[in-house]
Amino acid sequence: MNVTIKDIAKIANVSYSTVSKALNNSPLVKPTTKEKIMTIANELGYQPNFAAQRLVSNRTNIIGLIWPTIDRVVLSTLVTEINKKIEKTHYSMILSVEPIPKSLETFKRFQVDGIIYFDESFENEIPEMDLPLVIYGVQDPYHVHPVVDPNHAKSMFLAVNHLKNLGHKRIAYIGDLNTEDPRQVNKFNGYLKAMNDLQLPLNEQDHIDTGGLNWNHGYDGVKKLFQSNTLPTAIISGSYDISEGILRRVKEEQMDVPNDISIVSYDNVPQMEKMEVPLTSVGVSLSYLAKKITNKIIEHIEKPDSPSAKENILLQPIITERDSCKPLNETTKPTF
Amino acid sequence: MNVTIKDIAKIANVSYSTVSKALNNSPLVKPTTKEKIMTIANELGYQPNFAAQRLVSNRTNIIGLIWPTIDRVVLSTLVTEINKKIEKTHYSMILSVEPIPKSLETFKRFQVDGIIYFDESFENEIPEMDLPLVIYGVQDPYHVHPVVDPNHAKSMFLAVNHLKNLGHKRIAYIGDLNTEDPRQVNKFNGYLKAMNDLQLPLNEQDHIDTGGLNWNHGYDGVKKLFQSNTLPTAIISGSYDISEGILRRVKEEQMDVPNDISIVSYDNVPQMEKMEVPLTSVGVSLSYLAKKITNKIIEHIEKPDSPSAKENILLQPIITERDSCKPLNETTKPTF
DNA sequence: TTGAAAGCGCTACCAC
DNA sequence: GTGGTAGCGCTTTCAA
Repeated sequence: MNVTIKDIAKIANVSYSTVSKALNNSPLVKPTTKEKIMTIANELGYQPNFAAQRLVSNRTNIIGLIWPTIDRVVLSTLVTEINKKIEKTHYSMILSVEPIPKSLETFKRFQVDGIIYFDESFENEIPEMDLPLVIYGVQDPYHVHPVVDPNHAKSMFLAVNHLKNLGHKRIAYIGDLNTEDPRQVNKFNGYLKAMNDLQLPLNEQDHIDTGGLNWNHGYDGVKKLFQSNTLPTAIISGSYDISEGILRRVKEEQMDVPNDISIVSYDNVPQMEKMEVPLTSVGVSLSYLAKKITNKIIEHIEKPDSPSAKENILLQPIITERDSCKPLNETTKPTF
Repeated sequence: MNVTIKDIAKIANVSYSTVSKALNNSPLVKPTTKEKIMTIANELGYQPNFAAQRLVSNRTNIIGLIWPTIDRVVLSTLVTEINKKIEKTHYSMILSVEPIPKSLETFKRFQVDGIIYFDESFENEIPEMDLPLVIYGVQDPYHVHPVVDPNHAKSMFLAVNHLKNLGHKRIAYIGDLNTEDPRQVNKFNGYLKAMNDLQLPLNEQDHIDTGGLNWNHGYDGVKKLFQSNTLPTAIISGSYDISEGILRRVKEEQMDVPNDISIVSYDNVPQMEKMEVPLTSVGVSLSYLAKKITNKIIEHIEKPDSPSAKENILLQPIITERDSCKPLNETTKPTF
């Protein structure tokens, strides 16, 4: 049988309610008794009964995260990062890999205190609920839950601006231009707007629709791009995986990054460092993103009536410079 | 406030213990009352309080799965599959993305009934515990917990045998020959043994160590393989991701699958169907594997004293034929 | 500063 | 068949 507070009480020769208080670090208990109780609890290897705590407090201290169906490096890294942040609080995190409605049901059953949901499309509008819920995705007037938005447009501005400062003018975009996914739409529109705002030329043939987000889509994207007679001097890539393919294909085309062509990738993840050519990337730092998401859901749980609890958050992306960009000088011309 | 059995009891005009029995489908309740109670419960949207159930029954009906840190399509598909199986029982599944010791701790806190652990290396030997635990990995005398083993050697035999029956003699192996990972070792040794048993010639230069399990490792593996003067007529690939790279590179070498070269891949996953060339693959069917793992852990939980509960299971892999293999006839010679 | 006791929602046992 | 009730382990008043 497991150790309970009653066992501890018996040994410490106090009532079990005192033990409970001591264990919860209540100021109502004399420091000496508190210490005595703590010691005994440790010796006995006491572990509080979670179910009992939940039953009486009506709170679980669990945050549920609905795991996106798609497996992509960036997301799994983000989940790990969020988990780290949550561990630092008094909450725990559990994952559900079921589809949204099922996940919601499971989490209700578990009586989680709050839910984090990675929104990957407009398809699954989540109805208003009694449970605090935070969406990681794109802001949208239809969402009834607060959204943490990575601000794709701003990221793209940073990317374009960085390249412009290096002297680049023809900057291509390779990404999934599929209009179903608001994140992809935002990235591309952000790129277009930045190019426009910064008065850079827009060329139809420099906008490559990969039709997907995997490495092979990036690979094929470069092929398509390189069919032009003249080449851009820089590429902005829509995602980590796409960049993998871009890098691979560019190399096969006997071109060097960054000497022949500069690349900035979306998805500011540490993995960029380990690529064949460490890529300069834009996006919200994963750690910052994880922190914001975590704070948001906890605020939502603990201060549901605070006005800011329901506000959306538009994050501040940053650019992380690595080895994939080079100033454009007149002597460096792309080869064919 | 949530609906409790007391609320239902009041409306149904019975005692709340009767309600409890009815809700648990006890034969001790008259069908008519049972039905009445059920109806009321539904109308009120009654949801049993999980914590209370757990508290009194001392069981959680939760199975914890320690999610491997590495993100690979096959594993995430397997997790999804296991989840499906578990959903069909009265258990639920939660995932932990923390490192082993932390995960174990979390799961103990949750008082899960059992744990599934994906073993990816020999590094983390799990100590004997009070909790039922099942390992998915390679059998090994050091494991103190039952293991579900996909039987890599048998898979490789199926692959080699299939190719032999099609007339192939020179069959290359591209995979991670890293000796740290018992699964990779088993695959390669299985291949060697099968080649030997089936009296096929073994060529050093046909054994490609990719040094990793990602697509690019397969890609580079083919490059290395094709440096030989003469080429094999078939390739066995060590994993799904490796196959992606193999396919890509083979195509770039202007060779056609299966006309110029046949491929059999390890990892019998549905995704093989959707590849550029649907790959014939060997391995345990994911659904079967998921079922076995699920059954094993549940058996372990519910009949801990049954002699079979602690037995390892060596699974039966199968070959799934798709479009990547062709009989070898004398006129078809690999090009250079 | 400590203890007694109520009660969270439920299951299981025993009595009727 | 049904109802009464103890008790799972804990937190939280309230009283001492």
